[in-house]
Amino acid sequence: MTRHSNRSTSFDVAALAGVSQSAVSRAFTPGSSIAEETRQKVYEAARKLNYVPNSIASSLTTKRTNIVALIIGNMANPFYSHVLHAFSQKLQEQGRQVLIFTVDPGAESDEAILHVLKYQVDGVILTAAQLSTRMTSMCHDRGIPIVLFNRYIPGSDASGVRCDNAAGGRLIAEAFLAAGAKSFAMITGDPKGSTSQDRVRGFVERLQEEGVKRSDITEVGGQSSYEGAFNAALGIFRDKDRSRPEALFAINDIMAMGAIDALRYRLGLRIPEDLMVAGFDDIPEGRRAPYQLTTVRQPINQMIDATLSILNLDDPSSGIEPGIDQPISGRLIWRNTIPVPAGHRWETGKEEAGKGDTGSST
Amino acid sequence: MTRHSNRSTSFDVAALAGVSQSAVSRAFTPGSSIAEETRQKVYEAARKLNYVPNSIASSLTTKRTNIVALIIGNMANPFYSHVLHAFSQKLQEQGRQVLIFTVDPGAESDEAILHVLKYQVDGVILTAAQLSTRMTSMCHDRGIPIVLFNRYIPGSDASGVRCDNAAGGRLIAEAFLAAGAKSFAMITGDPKGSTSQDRVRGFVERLQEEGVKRSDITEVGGQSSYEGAFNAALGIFRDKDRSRPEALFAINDIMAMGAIDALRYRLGLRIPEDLMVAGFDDIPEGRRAPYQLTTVRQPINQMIDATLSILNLDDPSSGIEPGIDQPISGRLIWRNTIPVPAGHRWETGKEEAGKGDTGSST
DNA sequence: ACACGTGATGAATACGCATGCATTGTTCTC
DNA sequence: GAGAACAATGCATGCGTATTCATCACGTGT
Repeated sequence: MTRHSNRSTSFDVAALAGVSQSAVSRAFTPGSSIAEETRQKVYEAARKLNYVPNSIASSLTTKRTNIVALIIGNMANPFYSHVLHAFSQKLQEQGRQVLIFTVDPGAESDEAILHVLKYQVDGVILTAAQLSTRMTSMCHDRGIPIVLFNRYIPGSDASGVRCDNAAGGRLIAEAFLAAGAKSFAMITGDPKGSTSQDRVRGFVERLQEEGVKRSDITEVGGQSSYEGAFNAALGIFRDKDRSRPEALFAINDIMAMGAIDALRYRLGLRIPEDLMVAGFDDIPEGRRAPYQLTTVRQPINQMIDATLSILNLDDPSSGIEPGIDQPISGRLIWRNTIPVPAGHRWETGKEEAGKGDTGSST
Repeated sequence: MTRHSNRSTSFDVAALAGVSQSAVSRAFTPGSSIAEETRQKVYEAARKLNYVPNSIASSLTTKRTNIVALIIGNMANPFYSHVLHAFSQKLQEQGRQVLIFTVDPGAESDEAILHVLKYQVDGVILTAAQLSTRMTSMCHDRGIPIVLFNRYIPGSDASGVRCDNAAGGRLIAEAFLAAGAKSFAMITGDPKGSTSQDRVRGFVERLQEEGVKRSDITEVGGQSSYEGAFNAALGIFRDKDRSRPEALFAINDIMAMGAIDALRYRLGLRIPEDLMVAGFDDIPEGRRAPYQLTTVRQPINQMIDATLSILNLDDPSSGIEPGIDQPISGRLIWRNTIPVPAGHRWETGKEEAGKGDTGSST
C-alpha cells in the first residue's frame, strides 16, 4: 500500500451520511447549529470511513492552529525539561499541542523564530535562549503573542514571566551570611542571559551591603551545565595558593550538583562542613539524597500559569499587551548544603511537592 | 493593535514585486523554474512586507506538513528527554519540527493518536507508551508511517526500533555471575511494556541457565521512576528476615539511581561492597561521580538513525513497510557498581561520549 | 388563522499556496 | 537563418474546511 491512499474528507462523509459538507463541518464544531440526529448520522459515517477532521485545513479559515511553539535553549538542564513537560500537559488539556524548537545553548533564536512564523502558531514561548528585538516585533506585527519564560529582553516590548532572580540571589547571600560565611565564590551561567546576570547581581549586591568587596568574590563561568560547573569548581578550589572560599553559589541547581560532585569526589571536601553550597531553581533532582540542596524555589506552576494567561490563546481578537514584566518571588528552601543557623526557624520545604518526578513506563 | 492584523500573503508580495503569485511561490520553492533576477525582486518585496510563507497553507496542496509527532510516555526518565532532544535536533536539520504529545505513564496513547491524525503529520514516533493495534492500522490506512522507539507491539504490523533488551538483560546477569553473585533481585518497570519484560526475561533466563531458581529472584515494581525504585529498594532490603540479595538489577538507570540512593542513604549499604547494582540505558546522569553505574548502553544514535530511516520521510510515495523489528545490540559498560572480576579485561567505556550532557544558557 | 421568530440546512465562497498547462521569449543546433 | 528545445512566466484550479447567506420547516403567541 502506498501513502496518502485513502484519507477521506468531509465530502466523503457527507455523501455517506446523506447530508451536506457543511453539516459534517458543523457536526465536529462544538456550539454550531445542528440537530442531534444529524450529528449522529455524521458520526456514524465518519466512523465507518475512519474520518478525522483535518485541522490543518481548518486552520486555514479559522486562523488558529492550536499549536504553540516552545523554543528551548538548554534541554540539558532538567529544569527546562520539566518546564517543557508542564507546558505540554497544560496545553494538551486545552486541546493544544506544543511544537518544539531546540536551539543551541547560547545561540540566537532568530532563525528558529522564522520557522515558527511559517507554522502560523497561535503563540510562542521562549525559554533559555536569546532573541533579537527585531524578531519580537515581527511576531507582534503578525499578531502572534510571544512570552519569554524566565527571561527578559531589556528594551524590548515583549512580555516576560520570570522569577525575581535578583531577589533570589539576595536570599542566597542572606543565607550564607546567616551561616557565617566570610568568603564567597560564584559559578555563573550564560553571560548573555538575564537570568544568570540577575541572580549574580542580587547576590553580589547583598554581600556588598555587608561590606564584602566585589573583588573578593570569585566568579567562574559554568556554562549552565553539570559538566561546566564540575570543571569550574575544580578550577576554583584546586588552586591551593588562594585561600579557599567558604561559600559557593551556583547560579542553578544542575550546576550546583556538578560542583558538589567535583568538590566531594575529586577534592574530598565535605559539604557543608568544609564548604557551603547553594543552587537556584529547586529541581527535583536537587532534592535527592546525595545532594539535599539548599536553593531558591522557582514557583514554576505559578510561572506557567502566568505565561499562559499572558499568551491569552483563547481570545485571538484581543490586543497584545505591551511588555509586561512582573517578577514572581522565589522562596529559599533550606536543606543540607548550608548549615542552618542556630536560633533561626526556617521553612525546610521537604514535604511539599512542587512538581513530582514520577513516571512509570520505561 | 489587534491580532491577525497584517499578515501579508503571496499575493501582496506579488503585487509589490510586480510579478504573479506563482512567481512568489516559486521563489520560495527550491528547484523550481524561476529567473534569479525575479527571485531577488520577490525576496526584496517579501522583506519589505515581512512576508513569511505560510507552510500550513502550502501543506494543503503538498500534503506534507514537515511535522513529526513524538508521543512520549515518560518524560520523567531522563533517557527520554535525551531522546526527545536528539530527535528534535536531527529533524530540525532536515527542516522538520517535532510536535509533542505527552501521555500519562502507562496509559494508552490511542487518544493521542487521534489528535496526531488531525494534524496530518508526516510521521509518528512513539516511545515509552502503549498503543492498540487498531490505532497503528489507522495510521497505516492514512499512509502515515509510525515507528515504535524502544518498544514493540506483539502481533502488530507496526515497525519498531529497539535495543536488544533481552540480550542486554543477559549481559547484566552475566556480569553479576562473573562477579560471584549468588542471590538476586530486580526492580522492574512498566509491567505492560515490552522493554521491561524483555530485560527481565533475558536476565532471568541467563540466571536459570546457571541453575538459579526463578523463585529465588526477588522482583519488585519500581514504576520506572526514581522515586518508585527508591521505595522498591527499601521494600526489598529493609526486610531483615529475608537474607539480603547480593545483586540488584534495576531495569533502567534512573531506577538504579533511585535504588542506590535508598540503599546508601537510608540503609547505609555500600556499593558494590555490600551489594552490586546494575542499570540499563547508560544515561549521562548514571555516569556521574556519585553513581558510576555499571549498565548496558543503548546505542541511542544508531537507534535514532534507524528510526528516521524507517520513517523514510523524504519519500512519501514509497510504500510503508510491514513491521520491521530488528533489535540493535547494546553493550555492557563496566563502571563501579559491580566489582570487576579479576583476570577479566572488560571495556570500561568511560571516555567515549555517547551523547554528552552539556549546555550553557540557563 | 396569521405573522413572526427560531433552529436546521445546503450552496457558495474564501482561506494561502502549489502546480499543471499554455504562452512567450530566448538560446542552441545544423 | 530556420526550427526546435528550453527556461521563465502567468492563469486557473485544487487542496479540505469554516462560515456567510438564503431558504425552509416549525412552532408560538395573539
